[in-house]
Amino acid sequence: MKKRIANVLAAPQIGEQLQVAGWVRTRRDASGFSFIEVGDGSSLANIQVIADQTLANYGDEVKKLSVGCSVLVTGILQESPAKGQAVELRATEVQVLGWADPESYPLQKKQHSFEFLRNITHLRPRTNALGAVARVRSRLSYGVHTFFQDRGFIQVHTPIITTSDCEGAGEMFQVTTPSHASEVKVGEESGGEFFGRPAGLTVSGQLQAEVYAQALGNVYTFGPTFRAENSNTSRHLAEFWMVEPEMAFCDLEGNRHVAEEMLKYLVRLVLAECAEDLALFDRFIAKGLLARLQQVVDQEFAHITYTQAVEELLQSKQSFTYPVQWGIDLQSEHERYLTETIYQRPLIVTDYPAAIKPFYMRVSEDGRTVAAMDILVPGIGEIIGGSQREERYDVLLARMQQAGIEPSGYEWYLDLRRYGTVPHSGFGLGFERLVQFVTGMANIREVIPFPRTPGFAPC
RNA sequence: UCCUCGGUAGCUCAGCUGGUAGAGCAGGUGACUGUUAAUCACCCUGUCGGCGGUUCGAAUCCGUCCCGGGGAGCCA
Repeated sequence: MKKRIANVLAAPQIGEQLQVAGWVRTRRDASGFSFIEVGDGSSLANIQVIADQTLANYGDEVKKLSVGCSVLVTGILQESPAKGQAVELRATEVQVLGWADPESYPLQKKQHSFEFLRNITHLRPRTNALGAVARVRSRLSYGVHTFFQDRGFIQVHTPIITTSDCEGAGEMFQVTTPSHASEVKVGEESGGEFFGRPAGLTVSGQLQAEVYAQALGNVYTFGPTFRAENSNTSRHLAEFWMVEPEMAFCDLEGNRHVAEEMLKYLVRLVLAECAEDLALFDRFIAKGLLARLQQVVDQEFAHITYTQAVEELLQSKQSFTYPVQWGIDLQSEHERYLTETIYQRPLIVTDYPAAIKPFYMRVSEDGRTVAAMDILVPGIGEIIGGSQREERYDVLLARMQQAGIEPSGYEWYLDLRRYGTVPHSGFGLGFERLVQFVTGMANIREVIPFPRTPGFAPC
């Protein structure tokens, strides 16, 4: 019976005859037999196969197995007499499915730089670290759905191709066909476009999620998002995944609590279910990771307003490259100082100046701030950005005009305020930043299977 | 896009102020061994990122272009 290695190791049955299929991680020869470590991606741990010289293909094939070869092993599970593993598979048959020429196979039995691995995007999931990232990412993704589904949220598939720019969210990739290609920018009128008007890849599903929130109550969208920014950092991608809940009848306070609850839920989830992989990250990638994650689960997130943040930064007497003063947008150095030095835990900052935030955020009673929130975490900086949305038609229209946005392209959005408008809130979680936070991976290009950055999209 | 550091063997990197390229790992061969990134011995490996310049002589100095890392801006 063919089994996944994770299942075999989780509940070993001594004496069981079984089959495993996977890739050779290393081969060590002893006198009269060989040790072959086989991994199938189901877990970080591999299974040790004992291949005796009595196997029919021992000399011809088994002794020539090298890193990366694929094999189908049939054998009997037995207790291992040596340290390092509890059980091992004594092979009765080793079938080689695919060879991997050791002269040219790029992966070795050692740590490679992530920079090098990026150039072999198609082979890097076979490494311990990238395999672990993939498993954690998958578990987190599933967790996002269970978190919201368990709370009655309805998933909405917001469009990938859109004709409305979510203003302030960055540059859009243009979508067109060769015959329709033109110099026209998104938002301008055009006669011959495929969609009748210029279209682009979505930079956020928020505006469309708002549509469904104002019909179904609590909704969320979780999908790919695209930004045509020429930004080259360890925290940005041209294509990334975003989790965006949108909640009707919900103010900033409620929004904040859902966001904190969600982050804690997801961290708790991987601590419980990805322990083996997280232990690898804790040991080799980011020392102290497990303790840090446990703290996130145990502690209340700190919460201050933007105005308080500015005061704290001024009182810190710290010298910053960008001087602090009420009205400025908080810079990376400020955010990091707040969350890493002053609070040393996740920090929620709310009530930012209206002038530096997008038109859809709700203007507060003081008239100069909006009901916005950012969640900052140590090591990453901003991981969540959200707000209560402006539900008052007149105020929204005024804010659009102030921002220089032509309301005619947003009639559908304004309609939501004309007909049965309700207070509502939502936020966006950069999924890759969450994976970074949880795994401790320093570069965002390592936490998405196929990273897209300016000048880089190999397959 | 800006700042900064870098590009030398398949990988990781050394090569001081210019004198004609090296170590570990990987790979190959052999030995040894219930091994754990096994160990030991021997062997193989290079347009020193591209182009141009200075010089008797450039991996090394100068110019320029390309590519990458880190940081910044923007954001998630």
